[in-house]
Amino acid sequence: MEVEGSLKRSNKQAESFEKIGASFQMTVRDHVHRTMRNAILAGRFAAGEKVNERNLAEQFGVSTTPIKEALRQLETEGLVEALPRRGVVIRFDSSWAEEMILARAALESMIAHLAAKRIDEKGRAELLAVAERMKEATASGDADCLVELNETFHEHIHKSSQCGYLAKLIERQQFYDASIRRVIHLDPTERQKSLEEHAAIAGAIASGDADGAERLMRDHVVRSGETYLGIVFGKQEDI
Amino acid sequence: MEVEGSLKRSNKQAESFEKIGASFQMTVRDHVHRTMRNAILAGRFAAGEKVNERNLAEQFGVSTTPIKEALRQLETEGLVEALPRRGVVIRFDSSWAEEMILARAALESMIAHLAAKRIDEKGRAELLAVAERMKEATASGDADCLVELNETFHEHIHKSSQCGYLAKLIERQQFYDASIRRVIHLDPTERQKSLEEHAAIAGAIASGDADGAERLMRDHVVRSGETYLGIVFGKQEDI
DNA sequence: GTGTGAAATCTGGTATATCAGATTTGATAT
DNA sequence: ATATCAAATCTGATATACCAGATTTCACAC
Repeated sequence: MEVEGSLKRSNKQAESFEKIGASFQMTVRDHVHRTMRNAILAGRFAAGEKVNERNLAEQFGVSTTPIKEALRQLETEGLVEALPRRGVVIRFDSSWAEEMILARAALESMIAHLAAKRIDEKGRAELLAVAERMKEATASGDADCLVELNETFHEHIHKSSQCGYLAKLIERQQFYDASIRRVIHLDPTERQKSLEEHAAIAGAIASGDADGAERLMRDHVVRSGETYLGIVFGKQEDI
Repeated sequence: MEVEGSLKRSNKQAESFEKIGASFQMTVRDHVHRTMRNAILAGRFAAGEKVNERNLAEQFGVSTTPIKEALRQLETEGLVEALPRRGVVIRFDSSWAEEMILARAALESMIAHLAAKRIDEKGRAELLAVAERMKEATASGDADCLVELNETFHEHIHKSSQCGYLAKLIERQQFYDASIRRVIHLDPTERQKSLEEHAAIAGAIASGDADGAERLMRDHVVRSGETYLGIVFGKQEDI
């Protein structure tokens, strides 16, 4: 048992530089985890392919210990499956990606619903401000800016929902990275569509329309997800 | 690259006993993971409490290696948080539990929606049969049987949805164990309520009413989840 | 040629050792 | 008494060693 935010500080510059390194410094296992995750999601492993711990350790130039830990994380994320005493195999293909999109849609719509119920004045103003900036970025066609604003937009909704667990869970359902997101934001049609959806979502949340926000968010995630699927896997499917 | 289900078998009794042990045999890390998970969900650790790898290893009478792996799994599940180079702390309290219920509601309703769209004749018949058996078990008041049927019911829906990733994800959002489930099924009022909801869900899915199934499932998970919350944390909250 | 089974090999699971960052302690100066 | 800083200590992160289950190899019997 221990208190979380023990406030006894004798250092002078306590407030200014509060324990920065803590969450930024990288450990080998996190590097391996991140790298492997990206590789799997980028399709650089075949579904069903076996991965060998010693090989990976050699490739990364590290021991098997951090490899094992990274594999446990990937296993819990559902990207690989561990067969006891027989190793781990890759579990990712287009249908898995589809389901990740559906999971994200379900969770983001739930969190949007809660955000609409729980948002306060400050959050409302900020969210609408982000939506406004998106409008400008869309007009000017700044793809990089849009990618960043997109993240900010969803982060604001997560914060407004006051949900920690759900927000964390949603993070794990993302299978396309910034570079892919950038590509899609280069298409004017998609940009416009995305803008309209974001505006509608922001409006619904700001006005406290929980059910509307939920529905709009779900449709937005599914639709944009399908667009990504089409790019990443080169096919278009309806769900 | 390797083929998944290589069919070359020369052994005679191939079909009869297909690799039973594989997924049943327990490794130390899984035992630790399961035990720790149950302990955390049962509230046997305070939120924010630090856990020490060496202590755990000693308590379990094992080395730190499987402990580390189990902690990585718990971390990915969101039940503990790893502070790089500073250890892991417990992340579970009633609000975390609430969010787990909401996550499950979001995911189960999504999967119910898909099940309604994708279920076939065989699945339809089986699902309705399970619902029928629940009716009988409810009448006879067999709590153990109800707990089991409850699981079977949801499993059938998962199977009908043809979703693998979503089904796995849902499993991780369960924070009450069989013993607690049993307690709740002893209450006649809850039993009746639960029966009605299950029947309605089965009906909606069987008749292909995707939106209805989705809504009914969501409400069912949230409502029954709140009942569990009340038991486990001794309070009743609306969401 | 085919099925059998034991030996060799591979590979994941576990234990132990070592390293380094983080925390605590305590002596010292103000 | 309090702030400072370095030594001692703690503990997570990594590396290495070893064991046992799983797979493969291959000689042998039918």
